Amino acid sequence: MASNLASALITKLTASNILDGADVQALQQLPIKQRRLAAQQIIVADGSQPQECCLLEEGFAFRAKMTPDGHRQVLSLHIPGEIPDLQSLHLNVMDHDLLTLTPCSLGFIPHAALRNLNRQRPKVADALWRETLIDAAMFREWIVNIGRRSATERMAHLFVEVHSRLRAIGRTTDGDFSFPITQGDLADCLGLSVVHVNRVLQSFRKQGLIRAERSEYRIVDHSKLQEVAGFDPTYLHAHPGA
Amino acid sequence: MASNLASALITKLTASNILDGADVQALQQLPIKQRRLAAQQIIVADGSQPQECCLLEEGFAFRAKMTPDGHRQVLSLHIPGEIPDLQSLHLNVMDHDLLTLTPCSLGFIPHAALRNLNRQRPKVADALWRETLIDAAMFREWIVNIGRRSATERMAHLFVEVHSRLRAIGRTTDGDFSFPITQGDLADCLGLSVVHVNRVLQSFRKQGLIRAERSEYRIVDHSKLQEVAGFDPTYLHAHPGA
DNA sequence: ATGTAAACCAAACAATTGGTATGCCGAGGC
DNA sequence: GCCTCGGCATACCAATTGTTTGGTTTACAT
Repeated sequence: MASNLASALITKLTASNILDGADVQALQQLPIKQRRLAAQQIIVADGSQPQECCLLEEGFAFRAKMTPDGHRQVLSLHIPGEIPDLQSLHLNVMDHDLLTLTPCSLGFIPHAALRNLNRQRPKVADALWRETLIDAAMFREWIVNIGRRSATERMAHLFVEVHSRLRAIGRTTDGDFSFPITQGDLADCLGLSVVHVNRVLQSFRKQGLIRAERSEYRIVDHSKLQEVAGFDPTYLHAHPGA
Repeated sequence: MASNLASALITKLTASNILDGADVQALQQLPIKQRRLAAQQIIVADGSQPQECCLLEEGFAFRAKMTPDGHRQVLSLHIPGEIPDLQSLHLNVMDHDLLTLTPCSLGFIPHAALRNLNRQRPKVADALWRETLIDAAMFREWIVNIGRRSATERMAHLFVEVHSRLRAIGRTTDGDFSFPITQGDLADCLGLSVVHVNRVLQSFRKQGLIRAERSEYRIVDHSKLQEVAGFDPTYLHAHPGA
């Protein structure tokens, strides 16, 4: 079981980093404890001081932060292969929550093991550092999305981003992918109200851009959606060199 | 001259990281080229592939990103002691611009020197990694600010954050600090229009929260502003341990 | 089968925020 | 000295988005 978990991580890291055999071997020997969680459960809570990092093997997760007056803002969405709280390795206190969006299979890796690995295998350390930097790049785009795009553009951008990331890990079938999220959670992603999310979704459907049954969304007209979004994938830093 | 530059960096890193004498010494020996730039100049351009990192010695800088339709969103503000493009060490292509806000004195450190340093002094590497993680934490708060706070709250939050960060490096005198920024740039920080920024500023002045002459802002009623902002400094991760 | 809760949909209305136009003032160039 | 330009202020109007409310469907438990 731990080997499945490790391989998700290795796939992820080798996709956008250059690692050698010894690096991969070291990754395979990481002690990973598996745990399953239902949807909408807290994985790591704001204010806590985690001693391990969480590897997402299966399912969707997200990070979110509450304002003092009780509003929620989603900060990022996470898909299989990612380590959504890698920052806790060097930032002792969580400044936000990490939650499951759907039922998830998770792997937990002790900080001590990761720190040791980083000392032994500098290239792995660099790869992990790089992952946190890509994380930050995605935050930057998220800022632009909320700050300077209209509700329509915002939503289009979110769909295109998720599709693009899922495709990179082979979880799409042609233009189609499944993305199970509630309209309320979408609103918290986009800094909008639920009603307005609904409005925009209706208009997308009328224009034949997406299909949606219950909380499963599918892109129909991908190129059009991409155009609406003004999507430029540079910020995903999908490719290692150059 | 280079020693002044290095000391700004050392002050910054030792403030929130535990480094020993050899680490500090290694930092002091970094080759740093100084350069001065006028206000509103591009330091590192979107799309470029920098071979050095930029240390801000004096002045204000900011990072910004354009949307395809020409709108600008500011992603972060930077104050002396910070390395605003440290991410370029592992992310080869810039996904945004780095610019001077005011006239700046900058130090440039070759990537090669930093990479070498990271291999020799793992604790320095961790400290630098940590800086990029704090960066990301600030992006997260920026997202919350734009996504879930009203224009008034947003602006209050920005002022309180900048004040708090300037105080940490000893650049405030009691409640007072100077923050030279144009209303247009403020708008790009907050995801608002210039007119609305002006409205909010007027109301802040009427309420005696801030003073502003030309593009120099000063906080008058700090505690009130902090309350309006709903400010919680956790995300700044100002303290090393725990 | 029935009840309940959550998600979704829809309409009317309200509020915040954006756009455009205009005038003023101070800084700097000639 | 004068001109131009950028930044600031203000007014008016428009548009986007939020709020409130209520109704419908779906899922699931009893």
